[in-house]
Formats: sequence, C-alpha cells, structure tokens
Amino acid sequence: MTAADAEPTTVRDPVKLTPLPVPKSSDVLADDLRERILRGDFREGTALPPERELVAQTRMSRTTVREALRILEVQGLVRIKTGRAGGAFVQRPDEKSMANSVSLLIRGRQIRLAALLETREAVEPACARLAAKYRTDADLASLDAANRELARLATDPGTDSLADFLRANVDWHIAVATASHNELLTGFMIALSRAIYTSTDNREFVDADVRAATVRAHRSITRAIQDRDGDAAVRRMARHMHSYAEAVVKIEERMAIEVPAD
Amino acid sequence: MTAADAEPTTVRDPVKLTPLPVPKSSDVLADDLRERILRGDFREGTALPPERELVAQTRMSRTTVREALRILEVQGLVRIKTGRAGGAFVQRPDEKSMANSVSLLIRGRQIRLAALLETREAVEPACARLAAKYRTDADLASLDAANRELARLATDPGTDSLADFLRANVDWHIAVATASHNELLTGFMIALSRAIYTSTDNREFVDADVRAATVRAHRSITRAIQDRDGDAAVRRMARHMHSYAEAVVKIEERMAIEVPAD
DNA sequence: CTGGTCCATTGGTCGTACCTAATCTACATC
DNA sequence: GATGTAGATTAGGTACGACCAATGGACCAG
Repeated sequence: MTAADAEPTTVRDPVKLTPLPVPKSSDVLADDLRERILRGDFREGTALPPERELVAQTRMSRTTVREALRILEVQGLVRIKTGRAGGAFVQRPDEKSMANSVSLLIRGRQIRLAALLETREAVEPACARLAAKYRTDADLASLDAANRELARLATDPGTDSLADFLRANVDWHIAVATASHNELLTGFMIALSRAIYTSTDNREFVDADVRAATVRAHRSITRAIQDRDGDAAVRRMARHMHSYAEAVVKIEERMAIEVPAD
Repeated sequence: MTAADAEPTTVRDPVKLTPLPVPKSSDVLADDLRERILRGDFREGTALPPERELVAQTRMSRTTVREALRILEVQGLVRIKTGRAGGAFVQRPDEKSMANSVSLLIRGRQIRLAALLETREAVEPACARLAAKYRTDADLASLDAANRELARLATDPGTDSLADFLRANVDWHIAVATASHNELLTGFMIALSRAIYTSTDNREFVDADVRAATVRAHRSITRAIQDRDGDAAVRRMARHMHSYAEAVVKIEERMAIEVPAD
C-alpha cells in the first residue's frame, strides 16, 4: 500500500471486463462428451465409462457427472440403462427426438390448427415429390397397407371409429414421409401429423363424405408415387391438403358462430 | 395346488406381460411440471418454487428435484438463474430450441450436404409463398437490408469475404423464413441454413459469378414478396435453390475426381 | 433343462454440508 | 439527500457418503 499511496489520485477501475462467463461444470462435461459423440469418436452402442469411473477421471462429483449424462440423455445422444452391464450407451439422435422438440414448440406456443395445416400444406407436397423419386417397393407396400386399413375404417361404421380413422390417416402420411427417405422431413412431418391429430380429435367434421374423399385422394397420390410421377404426386397432394384445410376452416367458422362471444 | 394338479398337461405361459414401466421419480416430476407449463398454468416468466421448497412439497431429494429441473431446462421450458431472487423461470420454447435439436439430428446422422440442399429445395419455396402472403413492411425492410449487405460483400473483394458472404446469405434466408410468420418453418429453416452454412464454409466454389447470380436472385425474389406475388416467389425461389444445389453437386463431383479413392 | 440363491456391478435416490452468485438492507460517508 | 460500501440473505452449484434398486452371471438344487 505504501508505494500506491504516493499516487495522489487513484484511478478507480481502469480495466474493463465484460461479465465473463462462468460455465457450470456439468455443462462443460456435457459439451465435451457431446462433441466427441457427434464427431463420431464412439461407435453407436458403445458404453461410456460408468459414472463412478467418470468421477475418477474428471475429478468432478457424481452429482455433476450425472447431470451431464442427463443432459445428453434428454438430447437423445445417449441411452441410460440400469443394472449390471448398464450405463450410458451412445446413440445417434433420431427423428423422434427432433419430433419431440417440434411438438414442444407447437404445444408451448399454442400454435393454432390453421397454422399447422398451413405448414403441412407447405411441406407435404414436396415430401410427396421426393417419395415419388426415392420410394422403394417396401415403401409402396407400407403405403398400400395404410390405404387398406384406412378404407376399412372408412366404410365400417364401427363404434368410435373416428379416433381409429384419424390414427390410420396419420400412419399413411408418415408412410409418405418415410418414403421420401429424408430424415429431416420425416421427423418434421411426424411431429406435425401428431399435433394435427390431437387437434382434430375432438371434432366431428370427419363425416362419411370426408372419409371417402380422403381414401380416394390417398389412393391417387399413392398411384403417382408408385409410377414415380413426381409432378402428379405434388399436384394431388397439394389439392388434398388444400381441400382438407378448407374443410377444417369452414367447420371452425361454423363452431365459432354456434359458440359465440367467449 | 391340489385342484390344479388334476390338469394333466400344464400350459407353459398363457399370460403375456409387456415390461411394465417403472418410471424414475425425476422423470415423474419433470413430466408433471412440463404438463403444467404447457397447459399454461404459469405465465411466462413465473418463478417455480425454489429447489428446497420443491423438496419439501414433493418429499423427493434435492438431487431428484434438480435433475427434473435440468430436464426442463434442456427442453427449453425453463431458464435457471443463480443468486438471490434466482430460481427456475418458466419459458415457452422458441424456434431456437427446435433449431438446436434439428442441428443435432443433422450432425449426429451426418446428413450429407446433398440431402440438406434437397430439403431446402423442398421447403423454402413454400416459405417464400407464405412470406409473400404475410410479409409486413418491417419484414421487407429486413430483406432489403440483407440484400444490401450481400451486394456489398459480393462486389467488395475484401480479405476473407467468403465467410462474411455466406453469413449474410444465411441472414437473408432467415429473413425470408421470418417473413412467413410461421414459427415452425422458421425454426426449421434456421437449423437448415446454419447446417448448410457450416458445410459450405470450406469450399471455394462461391466465386464472383455465383455471388452475382445470388444477389440477382435474391433481389428478384424479394420483389415478388414485396408485390405479394406468391406464385412468382415460389417459382423464383425454386429456381434459385435448384441452380445453387446443382452448382454444389457439380463441384462435389469435381472434387471427388481430384481426390479419388478415399 | 428349470428354478432358485447369491453376488457383483451399475444407475437411482437420499441427506448433509459447504461454496458461489446475486440481491437486498442498513449504515456510513460526503 | 445521494451515494457508496459491507454484510446479511437467499438462491443455485458442487461435493461426499451412504444406501436402494435393477440387472446379469455364476452356481447350485431338483
């Protein structure tokens, strides 16, 4: 202090520091492991070291190690099994993990059904084009099976067949997405279809006419995909999506009139 | 046993049981909180009770409570702040959280650039149509600004302008997505654009010609969006995407020849 | 071959203690 | 009164240590 006191005016704080980030240890570990996994350092199915082993290696506490593993688990990069020969097994993220986060966005933002239909109208025709281009015979078989199931549920007026019909409907759409052999679009469509399904579940506008029309449309789109006619697939899918969306909107307006001024 | 023993042949295993789930407590808590958040029980920004308070309420250990909160944090449903007046604050998931998981899928599956371009070619024209329909004046201003910046970087042969050019390119595409006012498509395009950006960074095929063509295409698409001409926007965007993808593929083939037999 | 017992391994949960970060409060200083 | 500063207060972050629970394997009995 003696030398410093000689200075008449002491400058308060000449050095500027932006609030430098103090990362949490668990995040650091998670980031490190994530990077290695994505870089491909481990083959799929490889077991990461046991938690206690990681504790020894990283000199972190088990709490911290476990939080890091939990993060990776939520992100779909690792699957954790209990018991002997258990542990954290490396997994590559799949469409489901992506579909999940899309679903979260949809629910969390309370995205309206109209917006969902609009999105599907935007994406699925393109999906159909790719399906026409890349479909295999197995894809075609799935589509046909979905069509048959749908037709059965459309004609058979069984008890509470609405939910079944809608489920089968979703299956067909997912089959189209799968046939596109594009994992991104597939994941997106899975989330979208599921969300539309749960939004539609409570409405009764899917009457016999709509069902019949749906079956016809699906058949004709399937044929285009079978014939590898991309342009036709796009056109028909676009028509199908558009008329479906229009029907929904019409019903919504009617319901808004019947149940006024909320 | 006596009555059963009368039976001469005992059927081996007539009852089928699926492995019944034994949920982890942290998951149970996370599921419960997630459900409440998504249902809208808390307004955005609301603070969940402090960890120790949750411990008292749920009678779980703090470890468990913390893991549950960590799960929600990773899913983007909650933001955790330290210090006094800190805690877990409810957040609605945004496009970024979705974009993140899409990025994980892309990296984790090592999806090839060709597939990314194919996906963009499928989605972005539809994006452009919606942008033409819903764009506001503010959106238009963003697009114009992005165009100007891009033009500047295309003509000015500054040092290492490639990265800058690509970044500005991404900005424009994101501006288009934003103008569509569709959160799902926006999140999807953000992830896609970022991934394409990082995949393109190392290539030198973005020469002066490609840059000039890009600027021209963007201008004409912007004009269509400005005029609310959806069909033109789709057409031009599709052309743009297609020619870009073609250029990339051509370069890839050339590089494959130059660097043969890996 | 079937079933049972025991053991070793590994994740799951708990409790406690302490550290660190952010904020609030009260008081001192000018 | 405005302002700065020190300490108290409240939160999350980390560390251990102990024990529970699930799983798989080895071994043994029938």
